[in-house]
Amino acid sequence: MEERYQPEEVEPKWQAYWKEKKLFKVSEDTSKEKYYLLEMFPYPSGKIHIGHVRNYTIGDVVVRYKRMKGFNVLHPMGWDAFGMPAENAAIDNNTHPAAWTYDNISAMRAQLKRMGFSYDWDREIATCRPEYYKWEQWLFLKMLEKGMAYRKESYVNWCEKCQTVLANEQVEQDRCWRCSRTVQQKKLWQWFFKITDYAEDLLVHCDQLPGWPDKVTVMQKNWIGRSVGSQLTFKIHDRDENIEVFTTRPDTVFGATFMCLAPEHPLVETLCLGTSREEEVNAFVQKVSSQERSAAGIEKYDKEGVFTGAFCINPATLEKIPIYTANFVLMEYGTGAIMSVPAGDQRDFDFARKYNLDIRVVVQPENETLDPETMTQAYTGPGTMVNSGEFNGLDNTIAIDVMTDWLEKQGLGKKTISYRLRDWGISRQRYWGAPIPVIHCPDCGVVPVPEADLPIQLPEDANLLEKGGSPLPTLDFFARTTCPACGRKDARRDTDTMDTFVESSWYYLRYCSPRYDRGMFDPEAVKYWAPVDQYIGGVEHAVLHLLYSRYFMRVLNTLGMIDFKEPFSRLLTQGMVCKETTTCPEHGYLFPEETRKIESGKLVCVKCNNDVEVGRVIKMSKSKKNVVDPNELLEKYGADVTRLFSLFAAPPERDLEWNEDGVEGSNRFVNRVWRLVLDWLDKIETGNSKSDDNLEPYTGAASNLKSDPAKALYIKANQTIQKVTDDIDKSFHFNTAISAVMELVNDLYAVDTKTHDSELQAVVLFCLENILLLLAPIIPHFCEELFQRLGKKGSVLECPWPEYRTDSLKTDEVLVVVQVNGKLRSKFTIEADKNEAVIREIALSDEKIKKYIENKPLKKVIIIRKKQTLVNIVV
RNA sequence: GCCGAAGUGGUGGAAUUGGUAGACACGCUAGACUUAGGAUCUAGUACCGCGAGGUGUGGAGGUUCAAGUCCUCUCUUCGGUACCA
Repeated sequence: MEERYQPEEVEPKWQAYWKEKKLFKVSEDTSKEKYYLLEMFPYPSGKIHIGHVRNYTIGDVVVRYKRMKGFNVLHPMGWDAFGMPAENAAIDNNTHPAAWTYDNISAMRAQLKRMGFSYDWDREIATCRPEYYKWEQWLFLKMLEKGMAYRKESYVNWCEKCQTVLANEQVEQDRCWRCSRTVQQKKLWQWFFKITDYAEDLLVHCDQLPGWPDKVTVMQKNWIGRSVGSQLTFKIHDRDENIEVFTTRPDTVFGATFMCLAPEHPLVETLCLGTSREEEVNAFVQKVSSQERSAAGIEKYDKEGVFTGAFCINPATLEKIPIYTANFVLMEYGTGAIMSVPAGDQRDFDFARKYNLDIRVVVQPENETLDPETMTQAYTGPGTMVNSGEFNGLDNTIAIDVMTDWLEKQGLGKKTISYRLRDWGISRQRYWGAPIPVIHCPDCGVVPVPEADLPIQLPEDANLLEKGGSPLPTLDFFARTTCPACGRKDARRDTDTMDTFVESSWYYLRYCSPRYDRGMFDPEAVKYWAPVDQYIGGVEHAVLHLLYSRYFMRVLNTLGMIDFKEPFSRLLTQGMVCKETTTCPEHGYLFPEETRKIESGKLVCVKCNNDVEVGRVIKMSKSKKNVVDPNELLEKYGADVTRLFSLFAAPPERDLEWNEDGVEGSNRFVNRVWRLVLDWLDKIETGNSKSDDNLEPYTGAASNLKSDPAKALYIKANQTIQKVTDDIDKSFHFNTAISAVMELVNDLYAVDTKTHDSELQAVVLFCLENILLLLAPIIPHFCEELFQRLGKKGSVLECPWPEYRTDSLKTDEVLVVVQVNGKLRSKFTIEADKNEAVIREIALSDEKIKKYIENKPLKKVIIIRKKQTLVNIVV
């Protein structure tokens, strides 16, 4: 008998067995309840890291558990294979993005297989394959036809390093989400998806996603950013034109003493055209356009503006007020124009003070009197209307509606809802992506590629440009084409590719019928499997992938292709796996171990001896150079111990600072179970496989591990089954599930293996079998092996999940905890059926308790008999 | 600034509805078995105190027979977001 668990022999053996028996291959089966579990598919960056291991282990445990519970479980895996790192790597290593990507996929697939994850590999997809993106192009054309996709020229986020446009969701704190470079605004013609059409629907349904963490729905709600207000019309003085403003405070309209336009506002140029102000205004607009509109930039630049020379009419006071253009007004939000109420808005107040503009108080707070001359800041709170004509005296919160109605009657206002969410810009000036299937014809304009011509294949014989830009516009054989509408020979293809988030917005539907060639997916397969019952991934996609996916399902729903709107019924956002990283100003992110050198008490970079920033604990990421490769763990301990350890470290939603100190403990536990089972296997008179039947007499029996180990163990086993089932099913708290099994194992170690008590042997066997069943989802190879050695036929994964007996969860003896004035003073055990009077009597006559209550009047005795039995004596 | 989450031993973390704080591990200490062990087993391990006992869940109050858990205020850390009118 081997002393230790040998993963290098056992794990490949069972992986081969699962493969041979096709245990993870699934198909639609209406006789069974379906369960679709999905982890966010990886980008094939080269190697899996510990974060992937944690993510996929969580999913795999649930999948294996659900299978044992009798569900027909879909658990696919694939590759989010388009994207920039492939291009960068190709330039660096003088290879092709496709070659690099497919090599990485092979390497990562092998690693995932080695982890023993239960994927149906027959459903594997890679988004860079034409069979996949053909349908994405098809959908693009459908959306174009329905007006859901459109092209416009606008200011967009441009990353100079990545040489491409980015969606708003892909800009983090004004930096590129990939390379962290500060983005610029650039005016370009771009394709957009009209996600704003669904702003309200996406928002409303945030509250109807009970299976999602609040954190994520709150982030989505904030991102969508609905604000209710009014759109008011200000007539321009001496012109037959109007300016529309959006405000959430129509009650303050009497206080609007000037107007501010965004520098990009079309009226800015025309208002001052040919006037003496023209030069100054243009200079200002020029200046602002070169300012960074970043958080840092905003700190740097004061609020400033220039007078356009024009005036407009305040619709409430009918006064002429000056029109300014100011750097703090955003063209993209609302209408790009604001009515400035300095008394009620801090920015307007600062601006008014700076340029000596009128301040008029229109909302007076209850306990003070604001004076425009002396006030030092704007007042934004509630109050009573003043200086507002017929509305004086009204509560301002009431005035909001009243005044909106009043303006509306004059045709000068209407209630509006503004959203922060903007349309999704999907054009990317990159090579490694799905080509946008349209043709630009000098005569016909934008012409969609005919469906029969799909897919528009990305040409593989392309050399990437040194500076990182896309080679597609330079490839004549690709870019030059014939207009499908008029036949003109010098039409050009659109040489932009789609944002890679487009691929990931619908891949989970493709898994339902991955080889289907008559559409994006087989409607029948999707009807059976979708939506995803449980989705697992990082919270970093809260307003990226998770929002885009919800949008895409609404598009498909509108197109009549699916009958649901929400892609993921339940969502688990697993915590990030973090690791310290050190930053050297010269050498960038450095892996801590290599860089740590302490010289005269200071941390210095090994390469340059410069002081380095003390390590920050941040998410593992290849670009931050703080990833831990799981291969070392796999080599030393095998897949099962690695799986066990990653689950035992913390509950899944919690962030985790990676630390391998505990892995020995997991290894120890696995080997403890190994020895336990094999030791007993030698001793127990086998043939006793119907152990369950022999255990009937134990139900509800009194028990104590020392006096009656058989009964005590039987109850403990039932409690363990209940605990593990609840932990996996209800909360995904695998760490406590594992600790429950550890407790049972510890109890079993207290039983003398030399016993000849056949009842006890039967209970031990019952415990051992159940331990293997309970651990099977977590450490599957290990459990298969021991299950087989116990003489069982077939796979442990095909066994039903153990059930516990509700009548065998409680012992007949209970522990009574005695408190005096709320402080624990004594404990004793008693038969569970004793009544309260008896318990009270024993508690009060307890020697230790007597000491505390002597000579003091007894006020109250409280007896609680719930999970615990507790007596609290109040004196 | 606004929104959200989290603060528990030396460490990771336990603790349905308020009811024995620290399960289960890591680490550490001692012992056993070993030629040896980084194998295994046994015992101990929140803090202060020789002890009886006292103190303890970021801090300060409060409700309660009883608070890690509920309420008020506050501090810290992390995440999201931000001239959003």
